[in-house]
Amino acid sequence: MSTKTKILNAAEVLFADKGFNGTSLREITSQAEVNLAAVNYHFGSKKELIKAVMSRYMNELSPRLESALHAICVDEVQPTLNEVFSAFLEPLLHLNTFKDNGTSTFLQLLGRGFTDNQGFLRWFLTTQYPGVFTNFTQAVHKAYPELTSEEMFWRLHFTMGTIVFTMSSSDALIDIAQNDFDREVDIAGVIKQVIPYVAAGVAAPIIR
Amino acid sequence: MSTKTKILNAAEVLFADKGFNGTSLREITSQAEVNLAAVNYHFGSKKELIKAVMSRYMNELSPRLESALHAICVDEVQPTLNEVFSAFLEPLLHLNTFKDNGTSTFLQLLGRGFTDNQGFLRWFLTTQYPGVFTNFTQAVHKAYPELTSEEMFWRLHFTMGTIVFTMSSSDALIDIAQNDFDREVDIAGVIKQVIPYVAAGVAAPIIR
DNA sequence: CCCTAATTCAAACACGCGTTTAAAATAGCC
DNA sequence: GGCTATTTTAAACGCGTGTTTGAATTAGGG
Repeated sequence: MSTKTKILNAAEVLFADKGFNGTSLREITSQAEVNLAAVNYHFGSKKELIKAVMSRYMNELSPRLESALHAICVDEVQPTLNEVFSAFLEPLLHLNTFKDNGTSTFLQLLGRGFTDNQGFLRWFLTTQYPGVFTNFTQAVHKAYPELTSEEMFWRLHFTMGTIVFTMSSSDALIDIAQNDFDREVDIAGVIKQVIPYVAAGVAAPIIR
Repeated sequence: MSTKTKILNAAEVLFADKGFNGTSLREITSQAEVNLAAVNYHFGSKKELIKAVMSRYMNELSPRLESALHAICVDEVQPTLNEVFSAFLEPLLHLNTFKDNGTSTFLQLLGRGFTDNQGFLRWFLTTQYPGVFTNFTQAVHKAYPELTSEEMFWRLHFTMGTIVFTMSSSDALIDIAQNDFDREVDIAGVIKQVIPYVAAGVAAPIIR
């Protein structure tokens, strides 16, 4: 395995677990068993490494996600919000075949990206992968055309918050749930629980 | 104003804005116009300062919140979930009379507390203020008794995520919303938008 | 007023951080 | 095999961090 790949693999796990600011290059390089200077040699800086970690996942996810959402948009029948959010399921779970725990790791990274670093990753993602956002917005609009764009703006951010926050602490939550309720819980189970929740939230009656 | 209070006032604003890890004691003390060593003299350590900042808000909030939720629990009629979540409104907005921008600051701090520091603040809050959680859980159970405790566990964490994530980036979101939709938005408006969302999410039909 | 306790202050400490350097090792091509 | 370009390595750099120190200053009660 190349040094670059070893660094990316070690970095994504540590970033997901402890955040971008909370993870040092020394932790990453010693976990990856490469020299400290290798990060700056191969990636230029820590910030560029963060982008590279996210891009590796986004490049795998975004085509599948865009096409799933696009399919809903061009379909003749009106979709339900449950169907719109369920469109995320296959692309997200596909990350598990791409990497062990890929789905969980990616969602945790996404959560970190929105809270760490005063949100520079939010900018990076929205500018580098705008297709995901526009297709998603269109699909939601098709499912629930009465929502004004402002109401949709807030509800989509509420939804993002639900997903991203839950996933950034999903390991701890899954641990608690397994102890308290004495049964196996995995990331796919959590996603399946969250879909009806966010779908109902977005579908909530409008108060004007 | 006492040195302790000057430190607390400066710290809460910086913590809310840049996170606990992202704020240095030197920033805090220069903002508060006190000596650097004053933090360790008055609070012992940075970690204790963080706890003190959170406690000042929680001591103001938790009695009002507990009694509002308790009132719902002892009332004879079954509450709606909207009523349960609306019980948060008055106690939260009361923080605005307690301090300028108190509501917004507190909710941002809460958001930081769950994502920074591998969640030691989550432990601090749940152990120091358990009454809020138990009363809340009881009120939700009364409004929606069909939910099993496991389903409730997840939906309450989804709700927490919605609130906490939205509020921890509420300043940025409010800026975007004001530009895009050309109208004034404040924290109370966001809270009123989020209540029907989370109420509908928790009330979502159960998939078994 | 004076003495003691509480507080403030400037300075330094030890440490971890991201980054840079320049030499050593390795790889790949002619 | 020899030469060049790429990669790896150990060491150091400069900086910012939380914390500690001990002296200077300020309050406050007898």
